[in-house]
Amino acid sequence: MARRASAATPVALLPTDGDAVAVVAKFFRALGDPTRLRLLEFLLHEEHTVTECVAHVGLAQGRVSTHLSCLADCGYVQVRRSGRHAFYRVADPRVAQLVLLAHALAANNHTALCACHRIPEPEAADARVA
Amino acid sequence: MARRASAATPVALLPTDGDAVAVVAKFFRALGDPTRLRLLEFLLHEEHTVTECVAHVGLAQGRVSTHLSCLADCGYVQVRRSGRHAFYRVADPRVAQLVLLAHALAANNHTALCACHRIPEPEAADARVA
DNA sequence: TTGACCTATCCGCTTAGCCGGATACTGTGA
DNA sequence: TCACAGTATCCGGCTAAGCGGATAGGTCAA
Repeated sequence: MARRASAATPVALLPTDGDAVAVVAKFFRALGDPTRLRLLEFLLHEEHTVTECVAHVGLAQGRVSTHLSCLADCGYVQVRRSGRHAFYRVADPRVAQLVLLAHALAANNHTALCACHRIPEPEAADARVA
Repeated sequence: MARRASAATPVALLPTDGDAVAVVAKFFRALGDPTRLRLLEFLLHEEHTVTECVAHVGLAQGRVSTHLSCLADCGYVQVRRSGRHAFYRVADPRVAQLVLLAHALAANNHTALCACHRIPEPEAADARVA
């Protein structure tokens, strides 16, 4: 390890290199779910209640609540509680930057079929017998 | 599935917002696996063969090869073939930018426990009976 | 030509993690 | 106080996706 030492990363506050990879992977995974990503983008511009988020993504309320809690745990969004309402919004402007960057990269490779049908390769003929 | 029909779009800017979310989520998911992220960071600085990557991550050769193919499909890395060797490396400088940004955000929330133990809540004491 | 090496793909197996529905908890208004 | 709205958590079920091992295909050296 320790090859990162000379990388001149301005950011390097990472405790242990190996650990950081695991943590960052979890961060990416949090955005790897379409529902959570949709919620995050919904909360980029302004704060919304859980109910509003439920209406936006069209899933069960409990599920949406859990997704929002997950995003909050990861530090992507912030919660503000007022009465029986919970208002979620994106806390850090770098989140928007991250999402925009990913959009740009994804747009470039949109034709390239993108992700991981290589990994499981389930379809191709889909003889789903059910 | 069948929304692949939009593949004829100029690709530059997000075709449909809903579709873009799914694509971007897949992109994030590709980086959401610790093994792939470790490989990607390994390939940020210089190109490496599959065998070198296998040594780096310590997993089965076939698995590593598949992960690399996945990263290549997603456009994160580029392949250069020479003889019986395949050299992988990061193609787009924005990839490094994306990873650095995520590291910075993850470092900030590193203490916040991060990802999704809210979602499945598996561990806590690891009473894996095997 | 033959054998060793490198890489890619296929095959079950196993786990992570998303989903809906039910339910508990809390705060507000009547 | 009661009824209800808003939110969070729990539960069983199901699919996605990672893993190792086996194997196939192609390339170089002797």
